[in-house]
Amino acid sequence: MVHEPRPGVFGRPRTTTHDAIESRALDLFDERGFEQTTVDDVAAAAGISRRTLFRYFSSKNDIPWGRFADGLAELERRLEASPTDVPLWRALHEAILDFNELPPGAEVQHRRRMRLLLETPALQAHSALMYAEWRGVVQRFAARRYDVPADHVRAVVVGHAALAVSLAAYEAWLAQDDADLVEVLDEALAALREHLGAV
Amino acid sequence: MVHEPRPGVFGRPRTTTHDAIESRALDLFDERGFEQTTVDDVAAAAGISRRTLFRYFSSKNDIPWGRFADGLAELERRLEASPTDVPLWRALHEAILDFNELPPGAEVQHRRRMRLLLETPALQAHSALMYAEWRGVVQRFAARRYDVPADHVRAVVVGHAALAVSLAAYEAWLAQDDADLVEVLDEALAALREHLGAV
DNA sequence: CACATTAATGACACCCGGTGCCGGATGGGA
DNA sequence: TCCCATCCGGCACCGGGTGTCATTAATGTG
Repeated sequence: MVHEPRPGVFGRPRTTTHDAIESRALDLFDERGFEQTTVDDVAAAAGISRRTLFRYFSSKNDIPWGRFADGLAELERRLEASPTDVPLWRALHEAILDFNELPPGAEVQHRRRMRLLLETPALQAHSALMYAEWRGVVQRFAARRYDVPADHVRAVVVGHAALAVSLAAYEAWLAQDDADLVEVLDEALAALREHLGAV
Repeated sequence: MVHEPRPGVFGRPRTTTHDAIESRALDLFDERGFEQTTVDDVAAAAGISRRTLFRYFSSKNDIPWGRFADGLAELERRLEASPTDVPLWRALHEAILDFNELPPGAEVQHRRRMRLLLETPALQAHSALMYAEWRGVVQRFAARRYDVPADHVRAVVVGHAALAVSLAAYEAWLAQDDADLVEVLDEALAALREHLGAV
């Protein structure tokens, strides 16, 4: 979305980056909790002014979401490239598994972030807006495959259901320390199919 | 949740009610939009002080949700009384249909409210917290029927999926003026079952 | 080197949602 | 009449977020 380096040859150079701010912020959120950390605290820790922080992140709630928007674009590309000879639900599931794949060392960090996002009320609320964009991607994909308008119930419900599986899996993954995210995603989808009589 | 009359025989009598405030507020939200209406505006229109308004509603976002919490308790009772000889998904769907049944005259009002809730970003976000409680009810019901712990993936995914169907249905219902909510709910569930291969 | 240009920063004032606190208003009961 | 319970309004205050503007730090040009 926002391209970081942007070799802005002109003008005063940036004194910080999204990543630097995010990193300091997550440390503070971890130490004191999200609500107990003020934006001024984060700004001070990052060595910038409060006003500048809001030029990098449009709200305090946006900070923990990091590069989520970039991930969305990737999911969209991945879906466009998915095979057309397998059932929609399976193609979708494969893409979502890829989407949730993470580099080996990143698991601990990802757990911290997701725990924060899923267990902080203010962030749970804000997350709904992020999920809406995620659903939008899935929904448009389903609409193309079903050859219906993007706002047709059949497409909309697929978006919501895919999110349902992912969120259920994340909750289970967080609840159990040794759980594997991919396995839990598989399990959640299987449970849903069984629930609805698809066996 | 909060019982309105509560024959508070003692003390100064209340000068307003939840319903009165809500009614004035929804009018203003309709006229100027949610974001453009300040809490002071609502308080003034309701003839009370800002401070008092916050004693009736814990946040501006809570106002449009009205008696949702009461509805939850009813859903829970309805689920407990549901027959055990039909598949879980069908029992659940029937209960949800009942939950969304409304008195004949209330349709227009309900549409206004739901449009506000689903199309205002600030309220979309806040809604996630309400949905979480709704899912909790469904989830506990599924856990009992499946005889698994309440936080087991199988139960969690059922809660999320039921919400998925309801939300997809509401979106479609709002998008089409002459749509019938019950029909759309049926259609959304059928679409999801078909999507997942249950035919 | 002086100077325009560009882009980012920081400080300030301000708005709004929300909370803690307290004094005062309004009723019923002894 | 006095007491008590309950609700109300006002005020000060906090934290998130925005609009504005002067300032700073770089590049490019004469």
